[in-house]
Amino acid sequence: MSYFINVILPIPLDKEFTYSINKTEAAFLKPGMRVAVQFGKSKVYAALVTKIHETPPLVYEAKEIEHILDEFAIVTPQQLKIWAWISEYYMCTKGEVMRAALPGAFLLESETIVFKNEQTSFDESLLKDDEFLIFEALQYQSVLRVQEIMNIIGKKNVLPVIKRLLEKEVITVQEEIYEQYKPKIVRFVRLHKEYNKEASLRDLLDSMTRSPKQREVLLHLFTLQAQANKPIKVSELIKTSNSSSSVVKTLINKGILEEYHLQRDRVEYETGKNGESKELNEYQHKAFLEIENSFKEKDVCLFHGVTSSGKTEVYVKLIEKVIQEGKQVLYLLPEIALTTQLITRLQEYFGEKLTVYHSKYSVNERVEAWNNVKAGKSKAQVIIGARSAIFLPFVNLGLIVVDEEHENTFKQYDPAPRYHARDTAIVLAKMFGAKVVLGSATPALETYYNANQGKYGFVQLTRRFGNVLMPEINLVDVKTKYKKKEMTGHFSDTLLISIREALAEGEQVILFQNRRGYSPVVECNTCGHSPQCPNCDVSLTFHSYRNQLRCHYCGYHIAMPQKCIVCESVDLTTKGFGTEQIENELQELFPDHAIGRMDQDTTRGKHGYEKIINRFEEGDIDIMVGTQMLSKGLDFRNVSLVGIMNADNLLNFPDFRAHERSFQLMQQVAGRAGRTKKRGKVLIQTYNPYHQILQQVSVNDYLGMYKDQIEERHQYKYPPFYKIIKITGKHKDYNKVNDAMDWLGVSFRNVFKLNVLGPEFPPISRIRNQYHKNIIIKIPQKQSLQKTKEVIKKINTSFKSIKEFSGVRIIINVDNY
DNA sequence: AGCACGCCGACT
DNA sequence: GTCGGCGTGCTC
Repeated sequence: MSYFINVILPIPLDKEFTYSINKTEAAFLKPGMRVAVQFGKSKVYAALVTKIHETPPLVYEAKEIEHILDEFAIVTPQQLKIWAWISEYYMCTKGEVMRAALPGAFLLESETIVFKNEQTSFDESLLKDDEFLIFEALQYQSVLRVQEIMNIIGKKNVLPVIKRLLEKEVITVQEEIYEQYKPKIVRFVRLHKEYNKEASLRDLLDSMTRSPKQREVLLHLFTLQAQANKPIKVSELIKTSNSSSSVVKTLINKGILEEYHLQRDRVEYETGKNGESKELNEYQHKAFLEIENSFKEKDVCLFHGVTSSGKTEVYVKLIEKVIQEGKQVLYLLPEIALTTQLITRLQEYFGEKLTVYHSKYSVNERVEAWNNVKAGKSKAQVIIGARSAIFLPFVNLGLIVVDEEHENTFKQYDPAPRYHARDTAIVLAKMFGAKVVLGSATPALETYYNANQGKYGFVQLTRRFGNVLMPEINLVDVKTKYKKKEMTGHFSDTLLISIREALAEGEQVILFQNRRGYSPVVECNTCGHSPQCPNCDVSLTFHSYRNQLRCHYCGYHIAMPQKCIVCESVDLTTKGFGTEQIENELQELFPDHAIGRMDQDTTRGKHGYEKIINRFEEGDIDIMVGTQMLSKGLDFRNVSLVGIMNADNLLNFPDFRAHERSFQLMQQVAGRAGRTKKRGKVLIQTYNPYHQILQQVSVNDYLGMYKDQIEERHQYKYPPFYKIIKITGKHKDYNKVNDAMDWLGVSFRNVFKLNVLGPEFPPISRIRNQYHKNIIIKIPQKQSLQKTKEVIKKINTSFKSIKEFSGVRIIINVDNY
């Protein structure tokens, strides 16, 4: 009898592969375990077993597996189910889901390593230059990696050279698979058993008069032991006794100390204090009860609470209740809000029950979190994480909280799977019979609509915590301000006066500008030329700090030219403005105050973000200028004024969600103002103060915005009334994408008729030298989603067989919002 | 996705 | 004449 397994490989291929195994392996393997398999000629991958069976493949001979990587399944059956759902719903392969789902350390990949061939001798003079370089390097280093070879010969394509050397028998190669995860082993010491008796200990200490260092270390060991009855780390002992590792080593060698090792978790919290959760105020308490109540009938509940209303405390109460039942809780947040105060706050509440799962953590930390969740350990009962946390191996999930539910960062854009974490979370919860709270001050239209339709429960919290009033929001018409010459740089007199007032009161100010750099366009006053990115279809943004022109799409940058590249005129101006320019202007206007800037350029580096936030919190910065980043989950006590420098570039974004997004963003930014006693103030500068959205923002009219927008969505056939699938073609040849997408457009229109939009070039049609063109397919509610996807797949398959269009990459994005 | 195989331009 | 460009097709 022969045995086989089906596996998922972490590559974008839309099928499972079959490998052969022996009887013992068949008895041992379970779905969810990993095996190392050779795939293609040389690559070795970690593949995930989905099925063990005895059906030999018909048309090919299955390869044998290399070896088994796990003792137990690392992936649960529920996970395999959610993977299947994601790959089907978001139209991607299971391999792509696997790649996104597993922590990097589980996805080992082989690497070619090169050795010197000791067996043969040869004539060195037969080697060519780059071959000799490698040969020479091998005289000093026993092994070389492909990356190192690239560095040595300064070429990217090193495979031919390696091949030639292999033929000449100069080298041998080997595929090395490396298990990335290494459990953290900590060395501990204790006194050897022999000296446990007081008499022998005294003898020992007496005998040590001639080695004072060792004696001192020993005494320190006793002190540490006396302080707390816990294992003593070698490192700790060395540090506290101010000694060296050699002294400790001697003691161990002499048999006086005994060393032992323990496996330790990397992520540990110092204190296990289970802080008492705060008492809810009457409104919070009411909301809490209402959510509980809605869970009796509905699985999902929208929790609409205005900014600063204390939603977090309500979540905490809900979570406490679920963990008391011994169930797990997942708390999802937009990536950026994760590095902030919220985690500290939750740590105070949940102490050692809380695990943070975050891309900033190392691969090893993530594997540990994974294992803890899977083992249902108490330290992983509450998991807080960004969207990828939905992939953790939950065993008994009871509740998912999706905070800032409207945030678009819950949707993954670039590599497939292009999933929406909020929507996936709802499916995940259903599998466990768990409940979901969607929380937001400005819910996504879809969510609000679902709540309105009775699909979700709906609970509101309209009062800010401590009864602080909602900030007063005023619009400033910069068009008339310019006419009346009441502008200083990009500041209206109204805004300047308010800033001065706030500063005089010792309060802080936040200024929001949704664009980084100094100015997005540089233009020659003589010939009108403005420098463009050579790889993308955009103007280069001027960054004055580095005196550079940069492309925000591909990272291309050049030094700021002194004169126009075309006509050599020195008369260059800048158009538009970004955070950097605002910062500069502020510095001139308020030379006595500290100005801070928070955008991608200033928050780079590991703790860049935390650093700047801490400085602001501690009052080292009086005025903070920043982009979107400012709007997410930050709680600054002393901010009384928020200024939005230019509302128009938000509103004029060419997207059906632009208005909804602008409203959400402005409301969120406005919510940063006046979070304590005093009523906050918000000023919005705009050219168009009569814009409906701005009017609605200014009076906190979410419902009005909702009604208008939902009407528009209905009229123009957009979500939530129609589902949307976006199909993007990409290629470096403009005509090729154009023709290819036209062909697809015609094919789709044959089936879906008027519900096909495009093909259309996006506003930025070329990025990184790739031209893009989009088709949008709208799917009415009565049309089967599954069938629609099947048709799209079928058309895509016939498309792929047209060699004229080969090389055009097609990206399918379901719910592309 | 990788990676090998295979067919055409710019250098020894 | 070779080296190396990337188009094409396959991977259990």
